[in-house]
Amino acid sequence: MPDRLHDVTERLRTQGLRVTAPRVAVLDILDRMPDHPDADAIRAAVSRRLGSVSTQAVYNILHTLTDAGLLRRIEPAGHPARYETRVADNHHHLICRACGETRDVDCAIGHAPCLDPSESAGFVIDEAEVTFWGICPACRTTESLTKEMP
Amino acid sequence: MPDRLHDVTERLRTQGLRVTAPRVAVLDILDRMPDHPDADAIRAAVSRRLGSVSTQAVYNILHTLTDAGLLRRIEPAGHPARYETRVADNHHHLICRACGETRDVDCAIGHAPCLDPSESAGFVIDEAEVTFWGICPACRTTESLTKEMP
DNA sequence: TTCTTTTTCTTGAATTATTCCATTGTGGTG
DNA sequence: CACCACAATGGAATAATTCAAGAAAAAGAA
Repeated sequence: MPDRLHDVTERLRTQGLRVTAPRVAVLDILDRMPDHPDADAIRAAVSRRLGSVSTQAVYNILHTLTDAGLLRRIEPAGHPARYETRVADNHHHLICRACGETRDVDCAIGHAPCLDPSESAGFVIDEAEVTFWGICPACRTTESLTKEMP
Repeated sequence: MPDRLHDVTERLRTQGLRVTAPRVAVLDILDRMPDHPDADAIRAAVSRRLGSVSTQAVYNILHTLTDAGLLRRIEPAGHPARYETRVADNHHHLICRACGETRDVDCAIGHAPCLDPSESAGFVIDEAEVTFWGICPACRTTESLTKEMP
């Protein structure tokens, strides 16, 4: 068993969670996918590795691991929920309006939680979520090519 | 016809849009609803005013007006899309995790577009969307009451 | 005003992402 | 190695939104 699977197993145990094949697969796959996949892409990858998984199991796992703090869920406007294992800091995201590509962006204003406004209008604020919207290099090229072709 | 309906009509005309009863109702209702209602709440309010509207018409209108820049759509994680008529500036939002109440927050870092990072990782960024998550005063009270009652 | 064209609204079905529920299966403990 | 709480499966349900085709209404012309 590769080292990284030991590590994944440890992370599950530390949170008091049972170690099951689908859970290990989800965590390990997410560690190794830099592109913030959604539930369906995760299900496909887990399915490839284990032979099969039910969609429901994937949703359960994503929920459980997110609640346990092992995963972070992001829900960009117009896209299904995406997941990542980078949970230690409150970093932000940069998303392409054209293709949906999502990149991590380090905290804009120094230290996490970013923009720390502890109170406003009587609210007790615990997170400042920042999403940068734009066009990625690849889509920018495609766009300009398309424009020039009548 | 009240002044505010003239104004709403003008805004539609300026964007080259036809003036229809459902469109006028949507815009006027949103001008007067401070709480960022979702499509269903808007449909209910329009329906009350006009007797009835189809759900589809409401979705079409919200889409058209958003595309025309007369409305702004926000899509907070875990909630249906919400709409507002404040479109002149890039302000942000403060959302209660418990009840979903949504308040406008003026730009955190001075001038719009907030946090203006014009480029990052080759992306051309056009918007920085900031969402502050927390607990509103009302829900905070409820929570502490609930805790103290075994 | 009335006619015509184009756009919008209505109705009803389809899709997408996600959740609920009941049953079967399995990891961890004694 | 047997038990049992928890996890996975399969199938149906739900919520928000979109698609598609025909009926109605707005804007401009006659």
